[in-house]
Amino acid sequence: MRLTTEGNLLYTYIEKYNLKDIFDQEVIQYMALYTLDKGECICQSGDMFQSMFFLVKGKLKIYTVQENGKALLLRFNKPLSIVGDMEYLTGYQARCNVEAVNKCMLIEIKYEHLNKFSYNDPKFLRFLIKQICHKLYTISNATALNLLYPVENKFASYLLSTMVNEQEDVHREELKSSKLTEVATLLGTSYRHLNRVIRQLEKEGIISRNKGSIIIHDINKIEELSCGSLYE
Amino acid sequence: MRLTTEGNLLYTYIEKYNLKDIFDQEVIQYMALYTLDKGECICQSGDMFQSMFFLVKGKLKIYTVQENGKALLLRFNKPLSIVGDMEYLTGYQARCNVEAVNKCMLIEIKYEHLNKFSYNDPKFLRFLIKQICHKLYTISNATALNLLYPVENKFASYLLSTMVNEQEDVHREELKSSKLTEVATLLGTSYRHLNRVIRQLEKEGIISRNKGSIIIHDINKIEELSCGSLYE
DNA sequence: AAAAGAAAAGGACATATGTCCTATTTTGCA
DNA sequence: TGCAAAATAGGACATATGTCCTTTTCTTTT
Repeated sequence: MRLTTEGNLLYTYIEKYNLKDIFDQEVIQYMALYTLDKGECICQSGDMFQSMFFLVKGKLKIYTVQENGKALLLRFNKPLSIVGDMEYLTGYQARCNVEAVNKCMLIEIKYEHLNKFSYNDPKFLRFLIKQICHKLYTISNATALNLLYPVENKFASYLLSTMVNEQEDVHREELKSSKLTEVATLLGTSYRHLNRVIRQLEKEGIISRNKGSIIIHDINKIEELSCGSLYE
Repeated sequence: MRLTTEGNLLYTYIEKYNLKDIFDQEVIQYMALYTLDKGECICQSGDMFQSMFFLVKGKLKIYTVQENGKALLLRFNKPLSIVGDMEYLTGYQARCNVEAVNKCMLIEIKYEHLNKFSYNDPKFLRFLIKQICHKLYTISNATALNLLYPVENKFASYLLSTMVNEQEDVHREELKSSKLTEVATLLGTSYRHLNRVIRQLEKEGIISRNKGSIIIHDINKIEELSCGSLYE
């Protein structure tokens, strides 16, 4: 992760995401812009954060690695999302690995500066609450889905989450991923099994595969299979 | 759910849980104490909350009901925990059913009063963040565990979470439940299968059953099986 | 364009878990 | 105290999912 000072890029992002609505000028002056290359990590499970990061460009993969070596992709983050929000007020260690899926840009704010200028700022605190609630909301949904439905339903739900119009809403696309190996990991299953499930859906004429991309033929059936529970 | 006005019970609870550290007197005067009998519900999925509730006595069961009729117990709440925190600032609908496991007492604060007196109060907002973070932390942990490990490991983890000393920490006991049918639901499995897993552990001499209660003989083995990931 | 590496497809078989039953035991309530 | 309901225990069988392979197809790099 390297400091990026080129031009007014930092201020461009601050404007783009209205960070002035959340932070006073005294905090903004301490912000720094960092670039993270594909595959680089912000943190690993167990790390103690010293800073909060705002993702302003690129995509981050949030996953846990368990003691048995298995990984589980919890979600993808796209701008604007926060890394290190939960850890800020609780002092918890990082629980996940956070890795850049492609080239990312992040605005860093040191906890030390937040403590000085934003610790008592209601608009900042309310912003944090909303962000954390969104994470809680998403993961609660996904947990129930993951536990109670077979992969077929999860995959249908995943399809619905990722096939929506990209412009609509930042959150709508968080779980999107193109490679089926990655999708399998995300759904907590093996590639082998996901493949089996997809073949079955194909056999039933609901979807078809074309050079790695998936085409939905029967969106109603997919909606039915997703049981109204999406990853969103 | 019925209003309870007996004596100074409300003020006793306010003292007991140091609510004066979080709320100013002007909010406290609007608080009301409610009693919830066993089996009664505070809310169902889809409800819109008008109030925030602080559980000060008893145990609440938090579960979701999916469209296929299956239920999933997400957690148990014991004092002091909050219902309606997440919904307050986001305006989300309730996502879970919340039901009294035994007789409960709850302090109600209407959103309308929070809006007037606490909306800009940093100590209240920080308190909310910590509560919500704790929920997020717990459920993230449980999600990974649920998805990546077979029931044997989940059950071991569950045992460790519930067998600890009851006095130590409020959060430590949140997932406790005695009936195996309920445990099965909590773990997202069938009673039949849980039974099978328990018998296996019994056969290996790790635990034994005695009239519905379970005795751990080899705590080290249980800790090993739980893979360091607890429901806490 | 050729070579190397990643991703995809799917066979064979093992394991985890669910569903449906039927007894037996325990518990709560009249 | 006795009955009804709930909880426990477990057999039999079906389904969901995982592991290990091999082959084929697509991508990327040289």
